Amino acid sequence: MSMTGKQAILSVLALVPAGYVVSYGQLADLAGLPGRARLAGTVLRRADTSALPWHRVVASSGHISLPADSREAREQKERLLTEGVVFRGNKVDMKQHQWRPDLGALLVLLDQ
DNA sequence: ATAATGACTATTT
DNA sequence: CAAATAGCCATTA
Repeated sequence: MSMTGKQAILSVLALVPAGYVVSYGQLADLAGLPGRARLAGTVLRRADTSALPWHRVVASSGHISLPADSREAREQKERLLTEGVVFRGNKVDMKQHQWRPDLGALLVLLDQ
């Protein structure tokens, strides 16, 4: 029985460390679903992410993709700031904080 | 089966 | 740098 895209995405999300972020497209890529950024967004919107670091996912530009000025968007920024993530204006400094996992190690972690 | 929708993105204005 | 544009593709209607 094979893993669903949703499961793969949530599995990778669980591994994103504090102080780092991933983009939706990157999350899909790492989950073995290239070109499916929108699926990553859909999964995050629908799934129960209460036990996961959902706030570590932002647009590739560094922008927070939740509705501007929504309660969720504010909470995301607050959580990131608490973890030491630096913003330049309203965007995460991706240069500094985008997660770049060792792909080999990631494969081992997921293949179980 | 078809069409609209969206926590997307790279490119072009 | 902001805004529009054109691809994108699973999910929903």
